[in-house]
Amino acid sequence: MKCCKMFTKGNLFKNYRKGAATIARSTIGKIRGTYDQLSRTEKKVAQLALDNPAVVSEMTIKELASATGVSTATISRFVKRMDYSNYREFTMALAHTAAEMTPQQNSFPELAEGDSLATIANKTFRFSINSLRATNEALNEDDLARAVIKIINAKTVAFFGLGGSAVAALDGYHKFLRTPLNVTYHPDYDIQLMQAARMTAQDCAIVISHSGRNHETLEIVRELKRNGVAIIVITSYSGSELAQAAAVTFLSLTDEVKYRSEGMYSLISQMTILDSLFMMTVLRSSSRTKPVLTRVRDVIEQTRYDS
Amino acid sequence: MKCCKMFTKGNLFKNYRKGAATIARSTIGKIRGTYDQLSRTEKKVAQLALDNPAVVSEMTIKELASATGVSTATISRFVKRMDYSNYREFTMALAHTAAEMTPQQNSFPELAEGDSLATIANKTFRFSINSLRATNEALNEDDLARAVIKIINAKTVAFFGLGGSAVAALDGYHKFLRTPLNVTYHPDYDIQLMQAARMTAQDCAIVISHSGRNHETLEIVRELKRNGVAIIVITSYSGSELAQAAAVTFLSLTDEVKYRSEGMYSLISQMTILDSLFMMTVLRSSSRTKPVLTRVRDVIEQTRYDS
DNA sequence: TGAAATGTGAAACTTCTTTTCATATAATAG
DNA sequence: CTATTATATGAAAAGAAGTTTCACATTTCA
Repeated sequence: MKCCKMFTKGNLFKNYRKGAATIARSTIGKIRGTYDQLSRTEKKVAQLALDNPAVVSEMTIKELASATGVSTATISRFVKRMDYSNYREFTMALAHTAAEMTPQQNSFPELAEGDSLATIANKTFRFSINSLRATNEALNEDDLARAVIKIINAKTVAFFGLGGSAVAALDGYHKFLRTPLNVTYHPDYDIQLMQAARMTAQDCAIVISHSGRNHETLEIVRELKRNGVAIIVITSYSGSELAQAAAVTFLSLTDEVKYRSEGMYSLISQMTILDSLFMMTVLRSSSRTKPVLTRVRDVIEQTRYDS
Repeated sequence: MKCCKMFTKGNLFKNYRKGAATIARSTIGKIRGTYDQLSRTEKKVAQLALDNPAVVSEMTIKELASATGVSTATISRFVKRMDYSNYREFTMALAHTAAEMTPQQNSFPELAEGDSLATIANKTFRFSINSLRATNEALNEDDLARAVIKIINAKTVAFFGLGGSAVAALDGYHKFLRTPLNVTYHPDYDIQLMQAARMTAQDCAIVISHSGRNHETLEIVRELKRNGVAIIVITSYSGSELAQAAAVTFLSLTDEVKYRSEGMYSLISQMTILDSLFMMTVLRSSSRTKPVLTRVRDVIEQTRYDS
């Protein structure tokens, strides 16, 4: 059979495609980002990979299958869903990120009743740091690029966020006020809804919602959708209706969900995503107009947060 | 033949032995060390692996065979001579050392004009994480204890913050709304000032200000002081008048100040300080009233950030 | 130069991975 | 509540990848 030669060629193309799509996104981030869209059995696989990436990276597909109690077929499908072209590529990538993580302390300590105050504070900070790290790993350049383009070209950029996410939305509004862009935000739901109704396909909406299931937020998104507005979503659940409606979705992630509401940690992740978008917007939009490190600096200087 | 099972076992032994014998020797080092003992064809393989470890690590044995012009059999023998139990283990190890050799960006990078979007995002997250770390290190248990006592015993806890710090104040208000405490916050300066005027020595004020030099904020603090209110300050400058006026001061720190305003990074540090205070308040106040892990959990459940 | 040792690739063989297919399960419509 | 459709899953077939055997070529050394 002469399929062997052909096959080599196929592989090369594969790699090429992959290179373009998922730059700088860690395997673990990818898994976390897709976790809630996975089926029950696939979650078992994902869990093991998240818990012991180094070990899993050395397993054959059979070993992983029997370790998780699922079939090899499921695993093969799983890695493809994760956007790897085959199992080997997956373990390879896993080994990579495992190696990078090793030196760090990734453990998520539970807060306990008897903890001293200093311990409580330390754990709180550690949670936050880990959330940021997880969120960072799940970002992918493609999404960032698409988001920045939409933001820069928008006639108006509006922020939407209710409840806990109102804080993030307000922060985003505050940040982007320092750019030349037209930005808007109002904490009141009714006004947010009216604002949504006024927007058009030339505008861009940044919608923040932890759960992605809040009724009011969804109402706003439907209105935006009806008007053809470009929607950028920041949420914690990639499977939510909200995430589905978005042109671009960014995930704020937390390793640990059990003890307390993750919403609190996701808040700072959301804000840091906004911060990234802000920095990218500033650096990109100004570099198109003038040959301008100085100009950029000026803009950033104005950025001075005061109070 | 029933050797398959045995083989798996064989692998385990191999690893064991290998681990003992050749600890911490990089794949590339191994190849170099054996290079001149290799046959002519094997050298071709070795050469390619040395020159492009990263590329070779992603090849299948067939691809490597055709790339070097030798048979797969030879390569299989080659990796065994290198003391790996199979080709897969070899490529894995090669990938590892290739990754290690790649220059790691550990430091505190400046954002630069030419940075890719992914780089900008990574740096932004790194900054944030470093800020949190620095802030955490600067906390001290004494201050935490005094702050928590004041908060728990206060008749009313009011949050004050203007400009960028309004976001943090709002966040704090949001969080503490989930406790049984009496909390208040309003974004408007005049109302904050009036609120300050209404407070007494039985109350506690949490004042957030990045610079600690904002006029309006200082006005509020003077008013609070006049009324004998216990003042907890969260700021970035311990020397400011604001910090001096406080009963307890927490510092939000940033490692890096140069390129852009640190205000943005201090924001998430401030919020995480607030988060710590919140957790401590919840854990402490409830543990005094009931023997209550359950109660705590309930409270925290209510804490669900929604939207 | 010839015998032994070593190196090598083709092909057989084993192991690993992917795909197919039949079945089970959940979701949806009537 | 049932019929229908979509989705998920594992067993097993098919397909690749990797290893070993074996026959032949080359080198080494007497």
